[in-house]
This record gives sequence, C-alpha cells and structure tokens, in this order.
Amino acid sequence: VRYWLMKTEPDVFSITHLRESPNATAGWDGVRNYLARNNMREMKLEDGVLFYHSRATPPGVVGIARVAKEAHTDITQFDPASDYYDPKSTLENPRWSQVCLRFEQELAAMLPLDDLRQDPKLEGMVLIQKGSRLSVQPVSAAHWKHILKLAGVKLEKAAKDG
DNA sequence: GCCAACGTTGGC
DNA sequence: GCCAACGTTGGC
Repeated sequence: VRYWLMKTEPDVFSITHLRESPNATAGWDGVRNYLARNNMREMKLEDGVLFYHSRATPPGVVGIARVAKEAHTDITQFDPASDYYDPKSTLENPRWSQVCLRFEQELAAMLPLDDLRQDPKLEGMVLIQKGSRLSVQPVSAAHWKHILKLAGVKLEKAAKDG
C-alpha cells in the first residue's frame, strides 16, 4: 500500500461531495497535468489518499480516502461541453486518466497547510515545497503516519479542552 | 482578485 | 530543441 495526496478546490469537489456520492465513491476526473496523471497511474487499489482542499481558507488536509478503482480513461476529455475537454485526445489513444476514490473519514479538525509547514517531521513533503502545485503527489509512509497522528492528537486536545 | 511560480504551446 | 508568450495553479 502506498500513500498519496490529492488537491481539490472545495467549490468544485469537496470531501462532502465525496462522502455524499453514491457508495461514497467518485471518479477523480479533470486532471490535466502529465505528472499528476502519471502519479494516478501508479495508484493501486486501497492505497491511502490525503484529501486536500486548495484555494480554501485555510487550505489543508480535510480527510482520508482510498483508491477504489485504479487508473482508467477520464471520459470528460472527449466531451466538448466539458471544462476538461481535450480536442487533441483520441479514443484510440486517450491522453487522460482518472481513478475512483472511496470516502473513508473526514478529519474532526482539518490540518491547515500552515501547521504542516511548521512541522519538522514533515520536512521534504512535496506539498510544502516552495512553488509546488502538483495536484496529485506521493506521500511517504512516515509522513502519512505522522499526519494521521496529528489529526488524532488534535482531536484529543479538542476533547480535553471541552 | 492579485500575482508568482509553474507548465504548455508553437514559431522559428 | 530553444524559448517567448501564454495559460493555470493556488496561497495570500
């Protein structure tokens, strides 16, 4: 099992949208960046995904999802009415892929980007590298574990504080 | 909504 | 295959 982080604008597709999707599962379409696409093609069933809200106030990790279906053709590339239409893609050789994600949990307290930046244990994480805007990125097992721990610790503290 | 940092496109 | 111009991302 490997770990990933996927960015989405909550106005477009939020963790709530995923949770409320049929079977709490949805296709992650619209990725139009080659490196992000290649990362999606590496994903395996049941890999863990940090669900990240970008262009939010504040931006941060808001939940956990699992890969429910490995990379397959993103059909929006063939739909002229779609924002994600790509006239240069062909049916014979589709350019863009998507995976399906299944909702697992929403963090009781989201982890803001700024907190993640401050954490020495997350040094080297792609998310916090300067200028990084990769929307689908790998996360190391150590970073994954630490982030889950942060979410748990934050919960405990909230409970203790009442 | 601004704009810096990236990524892509296309003329040459 | 270089690189200027253009388009996009995403924090702020």
